Amino acid sequence: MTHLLRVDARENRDRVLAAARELFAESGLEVTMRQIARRADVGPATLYRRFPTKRDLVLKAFENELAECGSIVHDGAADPDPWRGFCDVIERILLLNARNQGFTDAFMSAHPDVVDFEAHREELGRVVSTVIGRAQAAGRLRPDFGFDDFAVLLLAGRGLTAAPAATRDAAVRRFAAFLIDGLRVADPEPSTRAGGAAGDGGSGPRPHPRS
Amino acid sequence: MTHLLRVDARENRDRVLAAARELFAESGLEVTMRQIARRADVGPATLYRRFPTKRDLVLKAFENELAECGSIVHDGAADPDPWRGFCDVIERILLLNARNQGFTDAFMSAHPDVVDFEAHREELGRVVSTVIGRAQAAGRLRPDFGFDDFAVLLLAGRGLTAAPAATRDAAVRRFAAFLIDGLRVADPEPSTRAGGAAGDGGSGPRPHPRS
DNA sequence: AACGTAACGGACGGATGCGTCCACTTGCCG
DNA sequence: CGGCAAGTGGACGCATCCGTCCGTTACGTT
Repeated sequence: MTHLLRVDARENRDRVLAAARELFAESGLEVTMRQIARRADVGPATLYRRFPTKRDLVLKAFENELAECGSIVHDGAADPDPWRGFCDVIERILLLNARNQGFTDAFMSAHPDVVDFEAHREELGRVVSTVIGRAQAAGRLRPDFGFDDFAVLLLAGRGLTAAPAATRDAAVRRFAAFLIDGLRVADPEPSTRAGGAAGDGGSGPRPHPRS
Repeated sequence: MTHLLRVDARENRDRVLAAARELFAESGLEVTMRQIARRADVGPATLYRRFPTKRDLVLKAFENELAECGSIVHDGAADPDPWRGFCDVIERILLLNARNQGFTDAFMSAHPDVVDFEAHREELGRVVSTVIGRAQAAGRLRPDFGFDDFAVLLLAGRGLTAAPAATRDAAVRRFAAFLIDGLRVADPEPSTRAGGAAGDGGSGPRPHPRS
């Protein structure tokens, strides 16, 4: 297919993409084109001929991640157990975002001037909505959880890119597990077992009372 | 006190601080000194005389926020109801972080070259640990929740600064409520009421099983 | 009212990122 | 094996930010 490129050109192109993926994942979309070229051991002109704009480079570099996003939500929607499907989507999406700062930036449009995944966001959003609906219909996910809440979760996951890489995956999984625990339908046995003093700071409606 | 400044100087200094607070909150610590000077309608030299380095400006601009951080955790530690204290700390800290991108950057050392709140982080961390311990001793907070988990929560909260300002506070409060629900000790009635198919993706230990 | 000085803003030199142009190299095909 | 077009890296002009210097303004004092 892409044999239309001369072998040396193809090799350089691959090195550029590899360098871009590394740098985007580590440091987000802010890395300069020069930095990428340097890491790929290539001149700026080479980089710009293959990818005239940063947008082009970003799109190509995150092809895989976009595809995986699609797999994640479609797997979730196809899972025979709606609740498990929902949980897997949450955990896998959070992991994906936490591992790749650049992809999260791109997907969340942190740099709208560079690239905007609007179309993909919308497409995936639709599927996620069905995942949510299924889990709620099965009576496992709290009914007041909306798609907006899911978006907020993604934003939260974005912050996890800053966690130390060594322990990040474990931390993200714990975080996801905490959240999922809070998203289950409350056990049928409500209230009771109150603790100490009562009283609410009065800071607006809550999905669940604290006590 | 600060009557040592000429009145025009004092006025300019106040405008600079106001502009810095606005811009830091909106856009994080990356804003340039020039941008701040422009917003304050002041020349660069004026800005640099009052605050020779960006670090100086950041420290002064976030004095209030640091103090509020202190209040939050100390209030939490002093609350007669340990669980309510813990919940309030979570919610108030998340709100503070979500409202002020720059403060979160500074507190999390996102730009260590500019400023590092290491000392404050450590000091506040100690108090937070007691808040956690009290809530656990009262049997309300799951015992496997550690200080590291709290740090991860803060990182997550950082991502919420990107939420649309209009609905951000409400979104953060919902998010906090979900989390808190997941952090309560599990109700004494365990398992039962299983849903659909079983089976775990096998992605490591979890605080709680999903079903 | 006049003066001395604190305070001001514009302008400067240096550094860096940007995207493009160009003379040289090199893979490929006849 | 020789020629040409594709491919390359360095250099260029432009823009922005940086921190500092300096001539001018205007506050506060005598």
